[in-house]
Amino acid sequence: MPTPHYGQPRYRAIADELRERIQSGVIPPGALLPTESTLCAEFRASRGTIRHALAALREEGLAVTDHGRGTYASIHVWGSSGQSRTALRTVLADSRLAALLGVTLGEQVTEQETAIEENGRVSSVVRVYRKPVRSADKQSK
Amino acid sequence: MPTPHYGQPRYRAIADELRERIQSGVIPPGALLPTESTLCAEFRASRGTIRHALAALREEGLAVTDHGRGTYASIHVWGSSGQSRTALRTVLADSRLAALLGVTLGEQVTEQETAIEENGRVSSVVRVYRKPVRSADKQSK
DNA sequence: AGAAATTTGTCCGTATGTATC
DNA sequence: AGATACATACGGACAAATTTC
Repeated sequence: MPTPHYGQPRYRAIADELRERIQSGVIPPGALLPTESTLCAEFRASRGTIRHALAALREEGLAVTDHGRGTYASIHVWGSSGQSRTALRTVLADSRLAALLGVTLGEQVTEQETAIEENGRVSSVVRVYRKPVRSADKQSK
Repeated sequence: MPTPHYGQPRYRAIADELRERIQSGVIPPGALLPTESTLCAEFRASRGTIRHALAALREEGLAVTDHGRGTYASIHVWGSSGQSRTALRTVLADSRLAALLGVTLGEQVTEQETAIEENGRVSSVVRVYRKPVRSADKQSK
């Protein structure tokens, strides 16, 4: 059923949600957002509406889209003159990371740490762990 | 010429046709479906529409797609409460397999064996042979 | 081993028709 | 009537995985 728009339009609500994910680090800087069709499924919205939301994020500078590749979260600077420091390093997986990421204990994983600043003070630190890419993963390849 | 959708959408009609071919055995389990562009030509539909149809089949579990390779017809489980066990192993190609698969005699091929159960009894066994794909399979997601 | 061709994945822009505020 | 949104469909382009030469 076509969803009417009470108050706020859908595309704006979706943009708000995605903005929140980017700024909170749920979608870390440099990471790919879900594909358009995935977002269609998640938000149960049509492609036009999704694209409308993504366009809004691009205008804000929060996202960059590469033709044929996808939409990335950009490294965004929060606050007025707020700087965000991000560090990328390799750490050894603890037991929890190992279980969640599906690696063995002590295996190397990449840690991307982002310090989020608001009003000149670091309000939060986000650490994102992933299996190392570009070298040797791909589970079944 | 954007085709309006009076009545049934085209992607669904195409999915119906392909489903019929898989379930009837015209496209046997494990075989590759025609490529997307071939299907475009056959149904005179755009690639997006073809992919829409294929996505529907994937959701039904009737097809599995590999990036850069193609879309396979899955082992179909007949019956409503049919259970199936599948085993994957590597065997040596006999002369018939060699000729059909285009490998040399005695070359390794993967054999996917599925035992289809109905009412607690194995009603049939399906064996699917393919050229090895590099290692084990994957098909998560 | 490397280049080219295939094939799928994703995005772009546009278009038509329908439905609901 | 206009804005919003949905579902569908087209054709084109670039990206990435696989296969072939």
